[in-house]
Amino acid sequence: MPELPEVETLCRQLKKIILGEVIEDVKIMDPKLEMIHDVAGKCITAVTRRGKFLEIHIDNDRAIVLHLRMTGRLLWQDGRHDPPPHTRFVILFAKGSLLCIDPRRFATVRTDFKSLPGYFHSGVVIEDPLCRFPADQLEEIARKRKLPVKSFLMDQRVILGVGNIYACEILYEASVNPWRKACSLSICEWENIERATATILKKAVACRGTTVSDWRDLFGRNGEYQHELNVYAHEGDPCRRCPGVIGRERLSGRGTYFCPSCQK
DNA sequence: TATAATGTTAGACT
DNA sequence: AAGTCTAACATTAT
Repeated sequence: MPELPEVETLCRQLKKIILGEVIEDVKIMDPKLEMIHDVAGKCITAVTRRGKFLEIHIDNDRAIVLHLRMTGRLLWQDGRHDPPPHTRFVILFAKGSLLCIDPRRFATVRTDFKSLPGYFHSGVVIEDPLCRFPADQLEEIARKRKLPVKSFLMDQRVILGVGNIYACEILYEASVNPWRKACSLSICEWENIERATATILKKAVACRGTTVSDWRDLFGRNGEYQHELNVYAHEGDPCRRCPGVIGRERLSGRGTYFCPSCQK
């Protein structure tokens, strides 16, 4: 479910609530996730994000690091309530509880996060796409990659945090067809992609993410960026800038929305 | 009942 | 050897 803007939303909301608070206890309901060790009594020293990973720091060199994958959610509850269905673990504080809810059970958590799958990718090109970056860095790496540009953008060793929804939106904004080989784009096209990436991700953060089905923020509220989507979940709608119609096709297993007439 | 879902990876294939 | 593709993970909703 969550891509960079959704995880950033949780990060910002969580920071305001749990920074400086002490963990009273942790309850783990899913035996798959028994990877949180020795955190009771620890104080939260920072909450940060790296790509789609959320990092809850508990010591100078320790953190609870989680990845929500497809359907993971975090929910803050004041006081004590019954956990909703599919609650996988709960972190208890004096003033409330932080719940992780995940129907599909793909989410992963670790305190010894060096063993967390995907966490230490080597050779990440763009660490933080919320900041502007030189497009020629992308062009240089892409020059030797023959895979579709959409797969390239979603590769977590290239730009940290871009997933399926925002990759579709970025390529529409930049008027680039998702099936184009990464090595075939001009520097001008990479500049357009770079600009679209920063604009779209920043706006999506300001909107607290995109709710098309599962996504809810820390307080259970919908995001607002779904009202700004141009192509994702818009199959059959008229294109907003040409006479074309938005189509949906499968690209390496993922639903890919695009305008076949103006994305060249 | 069949299909698709906002992510990632191990292993197969080229 | 390195780059790319596919199935699998587990479950719900349409």
